Amino acid sequence: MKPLPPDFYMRDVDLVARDLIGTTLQIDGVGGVIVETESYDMADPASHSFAGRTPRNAAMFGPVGHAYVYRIYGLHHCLNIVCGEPGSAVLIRAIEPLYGIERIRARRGLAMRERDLCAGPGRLCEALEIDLALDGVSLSAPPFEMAERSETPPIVAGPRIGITRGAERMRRFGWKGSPWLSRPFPKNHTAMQQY
DNA sequence: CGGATGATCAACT
DNA sequence: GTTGATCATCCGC
Repeated sequence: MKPLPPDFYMRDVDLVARDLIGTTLQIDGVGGVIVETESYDMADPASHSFAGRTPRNAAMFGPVGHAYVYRIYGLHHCLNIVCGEPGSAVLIRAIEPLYGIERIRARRGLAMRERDLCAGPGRLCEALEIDLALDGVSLSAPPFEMAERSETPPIVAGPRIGITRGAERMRRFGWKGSPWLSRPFPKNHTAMQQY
């Protein structure tokens, strides 16, 4: 698998979020293909960076291509990848688990349904053992590894999930028809043709 | 099936 | 003191 070029994230955050669908994310050999993302930036009321730089969101204003990891609801973690525009990042919401399934199962539960192992930002972080220790860490070097697509997926866009303030902008992206999504996309989604 | 609920904490006001 | 870019479980259809 070919590693993602360093300038991959140095673009408009919506484009990066779209183009991350189909790429492979691994940590210490555990991971799979990204099938769902969301984009955030400073102009977005739903974004942690909306009110400017703070101790928590500092990574969103740090090096491009590094991780922004935060704790949510006191129980879970969420993984973002920082993009070119300061205060912008892509939330990784779901992957198709392909590598290190045994370790994923050990962390997520032996009886966990296959499709629920990494379907959601919190579940994904538990499966890949991502926590605050990885906040600010580069995605382009161990323990992380990002790889290019092996095929061009059909991509859909829709409104984001779980936000209270943000408008219903189409900033959630997913692999059309994938069984590994955290939730299906609305019926009247916008089909995105590309390439 | 779908909706409601409690868990639990770092950051923010 | 309040608030989540969530999840697993419980309850009623």
